[in-house]
Amino acid sequence: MLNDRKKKILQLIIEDYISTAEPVGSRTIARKYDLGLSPATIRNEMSDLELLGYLEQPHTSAGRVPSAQAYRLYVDSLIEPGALSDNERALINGWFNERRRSLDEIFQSTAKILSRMTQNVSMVLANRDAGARFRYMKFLPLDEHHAILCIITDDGNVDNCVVEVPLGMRPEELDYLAGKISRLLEGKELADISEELLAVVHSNISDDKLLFTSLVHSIRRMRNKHMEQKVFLGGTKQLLNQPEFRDVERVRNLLGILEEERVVRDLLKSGEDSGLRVTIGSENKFSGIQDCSMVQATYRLNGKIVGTMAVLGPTRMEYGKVISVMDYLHKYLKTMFEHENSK
Amino acid sequence: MLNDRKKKILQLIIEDYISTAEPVGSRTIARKYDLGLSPATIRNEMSDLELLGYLEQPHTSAGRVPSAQAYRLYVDSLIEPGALSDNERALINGWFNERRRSLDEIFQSTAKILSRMTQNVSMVLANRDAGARFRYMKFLPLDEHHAILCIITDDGNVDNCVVEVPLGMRPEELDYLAGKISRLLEGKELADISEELLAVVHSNISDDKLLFTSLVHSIRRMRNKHMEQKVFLGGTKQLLNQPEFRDVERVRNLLGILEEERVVRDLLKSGEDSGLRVTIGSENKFSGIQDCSMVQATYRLNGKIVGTMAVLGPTRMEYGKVISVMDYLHKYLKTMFEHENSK
DNA sequence: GTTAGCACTCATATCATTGGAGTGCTAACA
DNA sequence: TGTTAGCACTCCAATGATATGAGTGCTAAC
Repeated sequence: MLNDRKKKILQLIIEDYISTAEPVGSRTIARKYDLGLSPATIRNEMSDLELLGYLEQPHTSAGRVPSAQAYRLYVDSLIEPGALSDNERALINGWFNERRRSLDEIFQSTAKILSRMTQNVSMVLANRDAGARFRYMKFLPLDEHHAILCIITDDGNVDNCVVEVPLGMRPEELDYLAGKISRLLEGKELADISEELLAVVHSNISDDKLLFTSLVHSIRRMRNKHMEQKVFLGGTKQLLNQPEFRDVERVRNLLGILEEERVVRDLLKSGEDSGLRVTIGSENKFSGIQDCSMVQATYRLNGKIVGTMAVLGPTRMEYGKVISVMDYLHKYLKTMFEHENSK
Repeated sequence: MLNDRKKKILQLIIEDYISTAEPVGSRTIARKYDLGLSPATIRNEMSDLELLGYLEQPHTSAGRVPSAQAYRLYVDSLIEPGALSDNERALINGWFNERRRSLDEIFQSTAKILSRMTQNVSMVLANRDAGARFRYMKFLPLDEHHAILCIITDDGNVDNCVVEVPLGMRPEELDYLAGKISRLLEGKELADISEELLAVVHSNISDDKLLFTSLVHSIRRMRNKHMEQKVFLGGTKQLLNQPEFRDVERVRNLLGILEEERVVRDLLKSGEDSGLRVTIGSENKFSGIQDCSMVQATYRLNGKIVGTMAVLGPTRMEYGKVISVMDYLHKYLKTMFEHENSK
């Protein structure tokens, strides 16, 4: 459909525009890149490319700007993935090693790195459950009325909350109770702890209403907390570095959207199925970011979706670099999770 | 020094400027507020106020703008504190009740409310220790090599981390060990758990190097985690609503500063002693925010500093409202902490 | 002490002019 | 037939001149 020369020229225009954010003229291309062609020839080609819908002119006497269609072609077939430089890899590794205690911090780091490397806003959606299974629970006495309920999952995570216990209940009784419930729930995925199962738990400690209520409440809360999909944002400040966001109004718009965690969650969930997805401009369903592009990658562990990361920025985005960085992070996270899981 | 009329006029100018962000002219004052004075008279007074250093003119034919000195006078003696409206109080209560599980979430809510109510950036510095005392510790077995070490403090908080245990150590042994160490550390404030004390712990379990190492490491980490001062930011986006931040460059500057947690921490710590502190413009020691004002309040529990909250914004700030909101939040947090402590 | 009147200042808005970057088209060339 | 030089044309952006109006300072009268 497009001959090689047209493709080459289109690619150069796109890349030039990506790096300068200025409409690209025929002269620029002729001068900057040694194609052995005169501006006039390039002009003719550009004219064709415009007719074909790949280029747009902001106004008659300006250069040309790639259309969404052009970016689409670029991402699909012109782009050269290009590995990260040693330098960049070292940078990423360094940032990751800074602190990586909890899962949350890993996701937070991911968001941070993603935004720093790409100079754009990053979003990370973490599915916390990741198939964690109930191992056992235990009460840690606090005072006469309260105890701390600890729930241990098989990935070594502990969750705790304060529950009310009947006055005068002895530690041994609590231990007995915990053991009983533990046997009931052991090995279940947190997500699978259903209302029915909780009802069974109920029938086992029917002797105390109050305790059961706060107990069930706690378990349910923990389950929810575990299942909760947490959103991590990175580099919202980076927006201001992009010339398309010189206008405060646009920044405010986008930040307003990003502030709504619910919206971000929906945004990320909508592209969760495919491994790597690039959504360009109006391809985007969500109003408010239809002049933006989004690169999104979903990572899995044993077939289960662990999380989704995305970079959101102007359509004029360094797609190649973004994809490379994501790819690297993807691998990094994978080994990290596998290691985590095996220990 | 200033007669009542001058004070009144100055106050009106300041308040008009605070609400409009436009230089205030004599005509405006005469028209908007019924002082029974002609513009000419007001003009004369304004001229005096300028000579006295309370007003400034951006340029000859513009109105006048309050100087830092004027804001200082305003805050110190002109301002009328003014309680919050029922509406506003209800709004705050609603936001607080949304979710208030952990301490962190309370602080996060505080930051959010503070920024929403004042349309400015808010910062909350939380001293997590807050005098928490060690109550006891407990091992929860995980697998042959690992156990979860739980440390319970007397305010009902639990911290946990995975530690390595010698292969084959039985639960009873772990319990015995935990009990022994617990008795050593019981009642100590986390901040007071010194190296010497840890050394005593060491001598008590000298039979296992590996366990001790990871144990001490964990305790130390928890202690640090507890003592860690965490910073919560709110409403960085609100900045964009302020006309003085119409310029992207200024936004970037300020956000750059706020991004450095270390800097924010220093900023907040510097005003921790006084209860309520208002720093106006160049009174501020930190470069980069010398065209901003900051209202800061430190709250204590039993004499100990629990945290510090602050609102940062342009010198043209609704000081009265900011102070009222802080006051209300202050009381709110106080009862919340006292309740927390007594349970 | 207060105020009306008036000249003066100066930022901002408006409009016309110009320069230059870029295009499209045509005709000549290989 | 594809490529290129040349040229007229378009139109944005920068420049400068002009007008507008908000606001002041000063003076003189009340």
